[in-house]
Order: sequence, then structure tokens, then C-alpha cells
Amino acid sequence: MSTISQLDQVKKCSGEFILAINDTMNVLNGKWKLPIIGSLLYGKKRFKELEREIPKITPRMLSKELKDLEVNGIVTRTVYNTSPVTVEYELTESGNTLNTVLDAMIAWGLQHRKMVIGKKEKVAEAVSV
Amino acid sequence: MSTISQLDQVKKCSGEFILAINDTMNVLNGKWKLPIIGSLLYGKKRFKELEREIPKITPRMLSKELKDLEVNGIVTRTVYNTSPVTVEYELTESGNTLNTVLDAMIAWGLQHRKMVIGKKEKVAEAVSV
DNA sequence: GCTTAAGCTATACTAAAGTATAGTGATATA
DNA sequence: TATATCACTATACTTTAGTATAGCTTAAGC
Repeated sequence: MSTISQLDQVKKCSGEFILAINDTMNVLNGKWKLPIIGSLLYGKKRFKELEREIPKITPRMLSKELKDLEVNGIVTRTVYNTSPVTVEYELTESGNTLNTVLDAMIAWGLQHRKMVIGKKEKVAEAVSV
Repeated sequence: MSTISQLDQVKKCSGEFILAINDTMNVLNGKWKLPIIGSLLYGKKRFKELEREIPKITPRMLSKELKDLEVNGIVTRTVYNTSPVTVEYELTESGNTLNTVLDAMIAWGLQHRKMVIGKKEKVAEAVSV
């Protein structure tokens, strides 16, 4: 039985569950969080590396989103006192475990695509008969 | 091994994976999709029932989001020719399987909260020593 | 001494998302 | 006859998200 479908039995927990979902959504929110997290899943990166790897992102957005992710405990920011400074961004443990969510999304997304295409084919068949 | 971490071995699939994640995100996008889906997980509902169950939603947004969900194959809309018309909204199979994603989000969200609180406690300890 | 690079920030703007408020047509109820 | 309900739609507005462009400091390379 899924966590969600247990809600009927455990109504008093639903607030906590909704909070947890909102937390997750907030972390992934916006146009650039997923590309950034996706890029960092392959290992720590410097600011300019991320800027180069993520097409069309502006430094303003990269900076803003990285700050957001840092505040939310998803990435760490490490400054080395070279000059000019070197700054490295890395996923925290929480950040790394986000792949469980991404995996669920991949699985659902792929399955959904198949279903939608299947439906369209059925409609096409029905029409062509 | 997770789907994501297989990306290194199966680079050519990454485009498909990213598409799947985007599909999922688009389905859940915005302020009202999750409350609506959450409400429909308990069974089919009429327009006014949803409006009453989801605090602060306006009919404009409810209508807009339901249309969106319908176009994306997440809900079905059934009109009965009573008068005035009765309209029922119900999750499709794809819509129902979304709970796998929500469960992953709940699990991650709860775990993340624990971790963040844990970190704060460690910092507090370190400071108080 | 000029250009390039890193790692950003500032200002001004546009576009997208969401809100507020009112109103529609058919019908049932008081 | 007046009011209420259902399932919305229309118009105008505000708020938030994202873009465009320029600039900062320190230092290395030519």
C-alpha cells in the first residue's frame, strides 16, 4: 500500500505529508533548479562550469538559484582563498538523495508517455475502422 | 542502482529521461495542481465539491487547472445532461499512478526535514560547547 | 597596458502566474 | 417573484519569475 493511500487510515498525518510534498516541490521549483541539481549529480562543479554546462542560464539566475539551494540544504558552497577566488558547489547528502524523487519522476513520465500514445493509437484505430 | 546514476553508462538515454522529468514537473506545476490531484485521489468529485475542498481557490483557477490536467491526460471530465449540468472529474490511470511520485516526495521531504534539523542541532551543540 | 578569466552583483525590464470581482443561463426552492 | 445553486467565463489587475545588459575586483597571459 502506498503512503498516500494510507491517508484514509492516518488522517492526522496528512498535514505532515503535505508539508513534506511542499518542501520537495519548493526545492525543485523554477526553471533552473533541476538542471543545476542534475549537473551536480555528476560531481562538484565551479560556478563557471555550471554556467557553461547549463545552456542559456544567466549568471544572475545561477547565482540566485544556487543561493536558494544552499539555504535549503541541497548544496554546499566552498570558497578557496586563491585569487581570484575559487568556489565549488556540491550536493549535500539530502541533495544526493533527491535522485529517488527524480527516479520516480522518470518512471512515471516514461509510463505516462506510453499511456498517452496508447490512448491516441486506440482513438486512431476507432476512427479508422 | 538508481535510474539517474545509470546515466553515466547510458548517456544516450539522458535526453529521454530529462523529457520524462519535465513531463512530470509540468503535470505538477503551479500552486493548485497538487491540491486538486490530492483531492481526486480520494475519488471523483464535482466542480463545486473541489472548490469547497480546496481552500482559497477561485473558480477561474480551478477551471483553468482542471482543463490543463485534462489535456495532459491526468483527469477525465464527464458531463451528465441533467439541468443544470452535472460535471464529474476523475483521475485517469496515469493520474492515479502519480501517487508513486508523491510517495517519493513525501519520503524525501520527511527525511530532508530530519536531516536539516539534525544539522541545526549539531551546530547548536558545537556552539554551546 | 590591453584583454581575458573567475565569480559574481545591480538595475531595469518583460512575461508568466495568480487574484479579485462580477456576471452568465438554466432550474429548483421559498 | 426573489433567491440560490451549478459550472463556469470575462475582464482587469497585482505579484512573482525570469531576462537583458552592464559592471565590479583580482590576477594571469600576451
